[in-house]
Amino acid sequence: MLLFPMVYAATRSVSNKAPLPSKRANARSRAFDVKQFLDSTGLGRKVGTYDRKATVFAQGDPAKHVMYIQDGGVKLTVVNETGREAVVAILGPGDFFGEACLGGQHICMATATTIAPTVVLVIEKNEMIRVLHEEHEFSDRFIAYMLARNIRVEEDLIDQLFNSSEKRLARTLLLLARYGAPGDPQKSLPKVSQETLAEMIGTTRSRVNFFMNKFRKLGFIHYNSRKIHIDNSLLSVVLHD
Amino acid sequence: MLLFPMVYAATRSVSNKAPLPSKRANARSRAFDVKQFLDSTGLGRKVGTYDRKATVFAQGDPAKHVMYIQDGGVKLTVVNETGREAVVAILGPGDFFGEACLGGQHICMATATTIAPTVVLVIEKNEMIRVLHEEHEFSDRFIAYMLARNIRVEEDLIDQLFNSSEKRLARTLLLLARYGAPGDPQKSLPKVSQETLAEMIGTTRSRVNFFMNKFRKLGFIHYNSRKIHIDNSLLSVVLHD
DNA sequence: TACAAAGTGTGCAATTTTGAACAGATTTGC
DNA sequence: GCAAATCTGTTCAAAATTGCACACTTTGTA
Repeated sequence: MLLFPMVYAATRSVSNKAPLPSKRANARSRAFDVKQFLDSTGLGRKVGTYDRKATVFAQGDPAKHVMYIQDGGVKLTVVNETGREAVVAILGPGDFFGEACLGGQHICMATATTIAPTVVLVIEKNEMIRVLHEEHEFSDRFIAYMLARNIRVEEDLIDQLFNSSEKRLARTLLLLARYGAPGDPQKSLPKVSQETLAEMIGTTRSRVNFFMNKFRKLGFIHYNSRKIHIDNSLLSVVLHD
Repeated sequence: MLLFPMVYAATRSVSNKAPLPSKRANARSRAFDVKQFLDSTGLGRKVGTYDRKATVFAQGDPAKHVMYIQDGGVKLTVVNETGREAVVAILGPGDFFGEACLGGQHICMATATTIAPTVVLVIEKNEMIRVLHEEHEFSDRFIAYMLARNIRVEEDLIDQLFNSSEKRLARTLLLLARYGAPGDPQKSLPKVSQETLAEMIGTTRSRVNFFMNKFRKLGFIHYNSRKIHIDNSLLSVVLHD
């Protein structure tokens, strides 16, 4: 399983569900360079380097740092009492995570696991608060980020409220594939396990397997042990009944 | 139907699902007074007054203003292609809405309907951006708000990913009731129609009716045509299996 | 007061989803 | 290269959920 390699590095980030393309571009394409800013202020002094499948922090850990992804990718998951796992977000370069501690959250509500070799800037909570207060450009940029992030999560919620698991799977595949070679109608994405897809859309692996086979039989997607190929125009039909 | 009157005025806001109590207190209990600030800067010059069930803006409208609820309550809903409706959030005094336009959203993605006579401050998008950039205290406060809001929506999403509709209903009732008289184990809340509850938790009225009756038979809740009474300790058992 | 509109209690068949099992295929790490 | 771990394809019965229908009650209003 080799998830989300540089495909996402190029496009800067990915949510497990519904990022508004306009939003995303908007939040990221400003002249202000976050990485450069963090370096210049010394905020990004501390760098964390992780292998694939490493745990950056775990649900329940004390929450004292905000992370800024420089390279790689991170999956945020939560587990419930029964041990079932759900994927809350999949983040890439340019995304923050752990930012909830800024609002007084003392404990991490999710586990952050890398899905590729990853480099993050580790920003101490109080420093982040101080700089957000002092530096206009940075707080502007952070507000834009939070607005975009909020819209993504709301869209994920709406997706859950409205759609059947078949549609949610189709939507998730399309969103993941969007970040492949643009202009290519035959998008492909690195293999994501059916288990992970199930955790993303909140259903069982049985169900994912069932629909993956259905989509394949209908010719909407193709896959082998290392890639999933998606025919955008065909699969998107599923979303519109 | 007389929804969410001053119960919420006292506690300042409510989400349809999972506000973290700590977060909420944190985001709101700072010395900084948003209303006063908006008044002093002239940002809150424009005031909107609405009856109950009035539409502040509709899905698809151009998005040009950020609203700050001074009094009353607002429900954000979206409809899908088939006309089905979902409640994204229920907001009260101290909450912002329409803030997505700050991130470049040109069109309202939801409909904002009042659920009580409501007064909002109407802030022009560009003024809001300018002041967020210039005024530290205000941007700090807005960031705290966005962080809290984000956590609420994420928790709603997690609730959807994990829980059955029975648990989601129990959770929603408990959250709505939390804002009643504190310390009273017999919380009560103004009648919310089963239809609305169904839209909040993403299920059908049949299902809500089924569980409401079940909870009532078990003595977890009581209700008549104008009030719902909730026995907190009994109903919360549902959440833990 | 009386009618229309909104909300509730029921029932039920059809559909969707879960959850668990098990064998075979593939990948990973020595 | 091999064993262990992970992932896939396939079952299937049980459980949850939908979608609809219809009668009844309450509320708002002319």
